[in-house]
Amino acid sequence: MPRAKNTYHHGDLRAACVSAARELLEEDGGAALSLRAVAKRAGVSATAPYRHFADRDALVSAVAAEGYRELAEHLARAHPFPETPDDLAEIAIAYVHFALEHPALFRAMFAEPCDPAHEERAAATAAIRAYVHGLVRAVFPEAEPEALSTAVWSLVHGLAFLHLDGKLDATDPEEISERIRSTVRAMLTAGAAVERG
Amino acid sequence: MPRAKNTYHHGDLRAACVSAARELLEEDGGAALSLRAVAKRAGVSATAPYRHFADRDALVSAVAAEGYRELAEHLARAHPFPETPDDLAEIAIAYVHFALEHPALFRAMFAEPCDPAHEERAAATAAIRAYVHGLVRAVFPEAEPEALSTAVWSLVHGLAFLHLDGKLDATDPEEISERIRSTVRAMLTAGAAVERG
DNA sequence: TGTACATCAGTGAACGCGCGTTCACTGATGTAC
DNA sequence: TGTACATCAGTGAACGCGCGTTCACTGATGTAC
Repeated sequence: MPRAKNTYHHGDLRAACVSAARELLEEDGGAALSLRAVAKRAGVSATAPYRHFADRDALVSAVAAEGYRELAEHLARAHPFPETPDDLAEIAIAYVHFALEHPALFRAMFAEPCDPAHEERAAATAAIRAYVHGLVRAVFPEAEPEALSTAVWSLVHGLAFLHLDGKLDATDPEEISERIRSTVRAMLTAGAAVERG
Repeated sequence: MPRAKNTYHHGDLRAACVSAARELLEEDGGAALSLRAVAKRAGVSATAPYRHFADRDALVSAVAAEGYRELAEHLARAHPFPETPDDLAEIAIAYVHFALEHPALFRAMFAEPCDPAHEERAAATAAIRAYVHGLVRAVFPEAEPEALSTAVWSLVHGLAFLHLDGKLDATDPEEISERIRSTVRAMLTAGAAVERG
């Protein structure tokens, strides 16, 4: 059971560190995570986190893992049973908006060099992969799911980062949504056009 | 005209800084650029670069701009006159391989928060955009080029980053090439399938 | 129930590091006369 | 052609910063008897 807050022993410093890290990432979209800042935010000495994380990387991986779980929930919430390309576009919009609303977290999830052996993190990314797979199967039942999953994830991920990094204008959310819809539409139309010859 | 190397005045320290930065990025794929390291590599005091760059950001932008130019050349070399989706796939392969061969440069080009007002950099990214536009027009003459350019760039960019960040296996270059070909194919086939209903 | 003790999760000082940036400076260069 | 001088591009010391990590430590907790 959780203990009182003012004790010498924190109770659940591990979780407190992760959520302190999340707060810091939300507050400063451009900052890198530092163990010291996290400890400070958690109200604890600079070295206390070492009782719970082997090193900085371990903390970042834990935060990233939580980010993946949140992303998965966010996507599922956008459309519970996607069946059409339009449904897929809505999920793409959710993906990009997640990136733009949590830029520092999103960067930590993807751009931070990380320990691929970190179990929690690996499990969380595997879940994302499986989610995309299922999505593709539902929307394109005839397609080769492996290749098309990669295609869909790449398209959406590319959209996210090009907006995040200022290569596509990310000022107006509604404009972004519309751009994503027309992007998905354009891609599929192009495929159809190729088939016609 | 270029001066001798051992003079007090360097001759072209600006260019030397940019290429020192490039060297550092090539050597350590995971390191962030620092002005001090660049100065050291250029064989000059830590503060000398301030004669040529307002601050760290300005240096990074200059390096990024050079990166964009190199990327553009690299793509053009991959296929001078692309006309078919297969040609496009070859250019996609070139894009991803460029990212994987120059990971730190690629990150500096895209992931570094940057000054959008930096002229040289803005011009270089505009050139990339125009290149993709022309490419799309050549391969899909009937398509709406704006939306399809975004789609193509996003797809390719997503592939690059997912490989770079370890979400797609980037061990074997040949395997990567094949994955990209089948990804492009899968995307277009899916579009055709949707059209058939 | 009370006490001795092992374990655990904190503390705080200290390490050495590289960073961006400022400042007053000086040596080299080029130009006007 | 020779000299005085302004300009320019370097130097090197110094600033204050936050960082990851180590270490010996101590206060709190829980357990065995």
